[in-house]
Amino acid sequence: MQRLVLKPLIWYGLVLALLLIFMRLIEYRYLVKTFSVDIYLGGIALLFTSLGIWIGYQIITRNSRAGNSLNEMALIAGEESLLSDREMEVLLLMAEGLSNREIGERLYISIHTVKTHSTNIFSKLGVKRRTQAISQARTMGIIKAKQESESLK
Amino acid sequence: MQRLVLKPLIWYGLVLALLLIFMRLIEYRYLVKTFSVDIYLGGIALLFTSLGIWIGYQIITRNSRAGNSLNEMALIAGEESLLSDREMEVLLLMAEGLSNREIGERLYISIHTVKTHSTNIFSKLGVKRRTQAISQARTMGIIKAKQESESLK
DNA sequence: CTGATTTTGGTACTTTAGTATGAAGGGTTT
DNA sequence: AAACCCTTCATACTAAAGTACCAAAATCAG
Repeated sequence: MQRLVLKPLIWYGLVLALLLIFMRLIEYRYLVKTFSVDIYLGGIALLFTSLGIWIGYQIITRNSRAGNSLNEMALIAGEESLLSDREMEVLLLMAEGLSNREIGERLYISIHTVKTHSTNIFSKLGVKRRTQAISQARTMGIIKAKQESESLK
Repeated sequence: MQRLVLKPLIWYGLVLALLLIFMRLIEYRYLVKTFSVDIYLGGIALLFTSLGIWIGYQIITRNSRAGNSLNEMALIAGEESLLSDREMEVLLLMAEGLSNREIGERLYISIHTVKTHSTNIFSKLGVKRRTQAISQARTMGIIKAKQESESLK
């Protein structure tokens, strides 16, 4: 978890504080007098579950533009992700055997962009061809099994 | 184990018979009187170990030209091998990320031959690109882990 | 020996991949 | 605001991959 982000943390704190205030308002003005304790607890559970999901989503896709939604495992594990999000997508589609044109059609980007990503991938992996990139990514554990690629179909 | 081979079996029998005769000769004319029993047993062990190695090698590379030395698992498992020996070698080197030229240099064949093998591989696997061939071979279990490819290095 | 398959090699051609270089907008960090 | 990275797109070029078609020698089962 390098590159600590301050902004999101502030946002998380603010949202948490607002939620707590909201809970207090509900508690004292309406809920305890109107509904049962079960519903009150259920609401708390739901809200905080949603908050947790949202926080988790934010953590994972924190660097949505500058980071990696697909590298969540690496991020959670505390590793610095070598490839960016888009590069990971391109690499996985590469490993499925798609051509640059097909990758572009799949990701709604031009073939030129795919080539740019390819060149960057090769540079980062220290290889010169896409087949080498696939092999290298497998040995490095970037591409593990079939699940990752299946999830994109 | 389709395609029963008669010739090799006859050869195995002949070699076995010759070896037994040879053992008898050694046993009765020289060894027992001249050397200790240990050396005699050691010779037997060595010879039959060599025979076993040779037989194993022959079984594995039985279809060396018309078959698959690298498809031994599939053959032993009773499956009909889809790809030929050479095609398997080319496919594995492909999966390692080698170019056609590099594959040719590794196998001491011309790049034209590599291309011919490639086209045949793609045709047999029902794909159009080498990256697709690698992916397809993985899903089909033709390429399993890293051991197979490592053994070629 | 014959037929089938493998392996090897080639030419000519089209398609795809990859490189070099530039550019522009957006988001993050400091 | 400046520096940095990501993402997108583009052109022009070279290299590699792939296709179609052919051909010949070697191996092997029957």
